[in-house]
Amino acid sequence: MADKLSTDPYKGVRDFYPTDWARMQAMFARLRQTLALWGYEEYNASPLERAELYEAKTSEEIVNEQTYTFTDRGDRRVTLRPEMTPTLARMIAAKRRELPLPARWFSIPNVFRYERPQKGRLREHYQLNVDLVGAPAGEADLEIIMLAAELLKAFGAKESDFIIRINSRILLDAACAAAELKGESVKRYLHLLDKKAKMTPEEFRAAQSAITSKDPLAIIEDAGQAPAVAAEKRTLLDAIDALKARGVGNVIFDASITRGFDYYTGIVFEVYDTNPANPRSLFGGGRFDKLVALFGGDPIPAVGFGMGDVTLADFLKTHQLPISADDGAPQLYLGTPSPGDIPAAQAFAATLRDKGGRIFVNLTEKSLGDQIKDAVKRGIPLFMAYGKDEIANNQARLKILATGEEAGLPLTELPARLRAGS
RNA sequence: GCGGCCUUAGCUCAAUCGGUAGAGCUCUGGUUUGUGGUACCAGCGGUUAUGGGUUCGAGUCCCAUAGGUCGCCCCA
Repeated sequence: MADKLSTDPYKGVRDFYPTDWARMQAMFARLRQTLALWGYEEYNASPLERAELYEAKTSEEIVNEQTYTFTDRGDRRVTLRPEMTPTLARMIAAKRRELPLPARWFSIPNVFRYERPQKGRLREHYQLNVDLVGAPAGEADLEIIMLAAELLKAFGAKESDFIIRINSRILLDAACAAAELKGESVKRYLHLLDKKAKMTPEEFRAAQSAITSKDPLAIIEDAGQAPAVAAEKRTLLDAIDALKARGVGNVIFDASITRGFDYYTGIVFEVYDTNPANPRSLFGGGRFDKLVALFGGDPIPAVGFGMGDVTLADFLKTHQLPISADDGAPQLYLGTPSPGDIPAAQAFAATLRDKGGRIFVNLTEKSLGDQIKDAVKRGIPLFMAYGKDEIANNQARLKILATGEEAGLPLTELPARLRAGS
């Protein structure tokens, strides 16, 4: 006899029992609801992708060390998607001639990364991806950032609960150029900026001087001397003013926001939790105008963001924002006084289901008392016994378990009562 | 990939210096066989994560492995 099989899920991934999944779906439902109001359509794709999709344009670390990549039986190299954006770019590129652009698309895919699990990061998580494809920088950027803020507000978050930090890759590039940084040095400098928040000012200055004798951040700060930098900075500050004018007040310019992926080409932003106990990045995104062109043809500009389910759930919990939605759980527990009543109860349940009632029918030989206990444990709000007496008299007792209150009513009235939610 | 801490019943946790593995909750049954929740009673439930080592004796000390968790690296 072999060892017993483990009931643990695979390292770094989660099981979703019905109550867990109901909570996830409730959270997703709120996102979908808001996105639908903004005219965004949901798409999806397989988690399996050709490995080469990620070898061109993400960051090397992710491709080489943090993906699940294997060779299939047909010698194809396959990767479990570590992010959705390349898939989106591929899908857009494939139908570029027929899709009506701009396209407002979103998806809530599970994505995979092979790395050590830790706080807020697992090997599989669900990530809302929202993208506006086919519109250039400007209004599209503003819409995406407004929508990002709106999604959090839809859960009841206030502007004081989070802050949106905005930067621009063009601005950074201009500043690096003004500081006479080129090629690899630019990459190294952007990487350093990304870590700035975790360093002391002294550490940062020391690391910066190892890359450049000039100070790109100072050039951005005092943009007068570099016209290209000044123009980009003006554009970004105008965007921030526009967002404020449209009701997004918690947005600031932050020259140290870079985002990890190489494919960003314009505005980049990151949303931070303002809770002092948990001041971390919640999610972010930016503009990627050259990604779709990797599949051939003219570039199609795009902007979007990704939001992980774990960090979102943490945010909601931190700020005590409830997730509530109809989880589709049964409304009525149909009890059977004796096992012989089950066939008739099933038939009766079928008539209630036709009217939209969510009915749970007892299948056990337990006493009615135990069936009521069972209903309470399952969280089903209503209980009704259905047996010979009820059928003979066309009369049932509908019990509200929370209060113990009972109401007698003819069986034929039940569908109406269920619809009324009482 | 590197480091800290952790792993005892289904769950949350006890177990003194290394000396007989326990409790609460859950679950099952009963008091209570056509109507629950409270209360009381009883029961089920363990190779102390796994594999080695030290010891007369290991849940306890040591090593390794796995998993969890937190940080680093990196980042969605």
